[in-house]
This record gives sequence, C-alpha cells and structure tokens, in this order.
Amino acid sequence: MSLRYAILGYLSSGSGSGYDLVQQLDGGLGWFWAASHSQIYPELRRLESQGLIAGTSTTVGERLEKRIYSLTDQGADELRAWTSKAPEYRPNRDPERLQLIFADDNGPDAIRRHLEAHLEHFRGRRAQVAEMRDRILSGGNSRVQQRLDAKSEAGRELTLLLRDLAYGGDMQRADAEIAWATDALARLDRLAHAEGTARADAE
Amino acid sequence: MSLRYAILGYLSSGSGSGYDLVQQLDGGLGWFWAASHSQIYPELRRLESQGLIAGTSTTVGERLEKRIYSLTDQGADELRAWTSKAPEYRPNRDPERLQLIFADDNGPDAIRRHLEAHLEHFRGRRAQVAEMRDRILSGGNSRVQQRLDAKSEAGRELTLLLRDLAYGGDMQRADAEIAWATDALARLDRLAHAEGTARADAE
DNA sequence: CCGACCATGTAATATGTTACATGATTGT
DNA sequence: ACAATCATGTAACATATTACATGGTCGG
Repeated sequence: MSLRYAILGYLSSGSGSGYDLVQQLDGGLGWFWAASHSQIYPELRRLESQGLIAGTSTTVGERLEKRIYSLTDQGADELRAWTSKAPEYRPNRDPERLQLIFADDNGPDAIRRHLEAHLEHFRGRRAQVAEMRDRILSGGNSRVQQRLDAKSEAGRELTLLLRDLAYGGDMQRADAEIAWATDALARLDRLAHAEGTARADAE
Repeated sequence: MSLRYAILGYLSSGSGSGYDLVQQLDGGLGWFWAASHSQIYPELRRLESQGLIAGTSTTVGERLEKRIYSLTDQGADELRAWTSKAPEYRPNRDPERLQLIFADDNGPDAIRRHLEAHLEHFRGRRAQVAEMRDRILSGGNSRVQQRLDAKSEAGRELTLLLRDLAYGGDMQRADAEIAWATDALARLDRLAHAEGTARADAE
C-alpha cells in the first residue's frame, strides 16, 4: 500500500514524471521508500485511473513521449487521510540478526566479518542521510523548496521540522546500529581472547 | 529467501513440527522473522523435497496427523553457508517516516498522535524483547537449552553472546526510537507553542 | 556516430497477506 | 457438549524483484 502514498506524497510537492519517481525510488537511496520502475509505471496508471493523479503527455525533442503527473484534489484528500491515520506497524523482520543468532556454528571470524559489514553499512547510510538532511535544511533541495513555497510562514516551519525529524531519526537509528556493532565486536574479541588464554593455560 | 533460513535455523536447535514453527513465526512475536501458516507449510514441503529437512509422520491421539521435521546434514550445510555469508541489506523502507514527512498539511495534533503511537509501539516492543532476552539468558527457553546441550563449553558462551547481542540490539533500537519520539514531541510542542504565542501577540 | 542517460513498458517469478476450509484433541 | 487450541491445508490477491525489451535525446 505504501508505494501508492510514496507517489502521492512525491507529487504533493509538485508535478513530475514517472521517470522522476524512478530516480527517487529506484536504487532507493536515502529515501523512505524504494521501488523499481517496473512497479512504478503500472502504479501510476492505476492511480490515474482512480482519479488520484492526472497525467498529461508532453513531447521532448521530436517524438520522445513523457507523461507529467500531478495530484488531483481527490488525490490530495487521499494523501491527507493517510497521513492523519495512526501508523500501522508491520511484522518485524530482521534478516541480519536472524543470521547472527544462527551463526554460532561458524566460529568468531565469520561473526566478526558479519559485524564489520554491519558497521560499514550503517556508516555509509548515516553519511548519506546526513548529507541529504543538510541539503534539505540549507535549502538545496528544489522539491522541498517547491513544497515550502506553497505554504505560509508557520507551515514552512512545520514542514522543515518534520523533515529534520525524519532524517534525524534515521541517522539516530544508524548511530544506534554503529554503537551496537562496535560494542558487539569488542565483546566478541574479549570472548575469543579469553578462550585463547584458557586454551594456552591448559597446555 | 529468509523464511527458508528461519526454518532451517529453528530446526537446527532440534526437530519440530510445522505447528511449532507457526507458533514462533505467526504473530511474529519478538523474533526476527515473521510468516503465517499459509506460507510455512508449503515451504516445509519445498525444503523437504530439496532434501534440506526430513519429515516423519506421527499420530497424536487416534488419528491426528502431525509431521515432525528435522534438519538433514545437507540442510545444516546450507544453513552454515548462509550464516557465514556477509549480510545483504534490503532497500530501506520506513512507512512511518514516509507518513511523517507528508503529514505537514495535517496540523500539529495529528502529528502528535502519530508520535505518541510510535512511542507506545516501541515501548511495548522493548518490553517484550527484554522479557524474551531475560528468559533466554536465565535458561528459561527450552529450545535454546537444547541448542546449548549440543555444544562444548566454549561454544555455549558464543551462542549465548550472540543471543544477547541480537536481542540487546533490538532493545537498543527500540530505545533509540523512544528517545527520538520523545524529543520529537518536545520539539513539536515548542513549535506549536511559539506559534500560539506569536498569534496571541498579533491580536 | 557513439555512449550516457532519458523514458517507458511487459513478463516471469518470488514473496507475503487475507480469506476460506477441514477436522482432531484436550480440558472443563 | 463446548470452547480453546492443535494441526494442516488451498486459493485469491497484493506486493516486490529480476529479466527481457524498445526506442529517443543530448553532448562530445
């Protein structure tokens, strides 16, 4: 269901093409939803057929067709209805920790590699999200600027607070994962070392 | 792909029935993977046909059929191969924060409700995970005990460390979400109050 | 003219959710 | 007898991933 609202939300800042959405959602970099073009284009047609968005065909150059979609009033209502609902939390799925609890037959080295990959992943993610947040707050994101332009002074502050909160929250999450993996590596080393010592003592 | 390994992992502590798996994975309480029985039973048959698990039919009472599955050597290899691989991170999807960034047309009250629901959700989750971790570390989880029984003294410490890390990490994540939402509510209140004041001053 | 990128589509497959379905056992 | 729980299944639908496919534009 969320793809629908990711699209409506994106278009609520201003009109855009399917390809624009693909840029945001494919590769999924730093955003809060991900989808590939093969999901996006059909979904756009579905939303249009339901009257939530409206598309107009334009031509780039000689004959390259391009559809520009914008939110209809009905679509804006639908989006507002969704955002004012309480969040629905999906079942917890955590493949990395699932992997971890069953890795106890692999010896400390494989586990160390796992934790190091975890660290690296979330360091990278933290950096990307931080950059994105900074760009938004310093006015360097044109879609967010469009969004702000349509609002009153008071509304603008709220919009920016929410962006700050959302990206900041993601960063905090990354920080928590980094702190966790760092501590985990230290504990793993202590355990491996204690065992090495115990084995040496016994000889 | 992970359902497969969730099942293999579960069975790596000892044999069990499809229903046992349903208990762990449906409702998905506190574990790191979730699935409903309509996914689990077909997957068990698939794993059996691939020789990764072996099932024997037993009868409970007069005629209630029940299949008990256990891991084959091939299944254990498959699990080990998976757990020693580097984790693969799936695209980030965060419906709650997606909802939040587009909630700026809803006024502070709806946002406050959203954040309060977030708080409540992660407080509940934290409590459940904490309980589960305590039970495991104090020897009150019989599946984990079975797993420990099959290991050497050194192996036991590693198994327990990994469980502690995994559940502890989940708790830390919940803590981060709680801290985030608490701070977010405070900042929202400050903003709403500042605006109320500004409006009152203007009158 | 060629490579990078723009722009959109379909099909096959995998995964996940909800609903429909059946029957047995156990404890009260 | 009745309810709760054990035990397993199928079908329909929704969502997500991967692969296959096509053609245009723009800058060097």
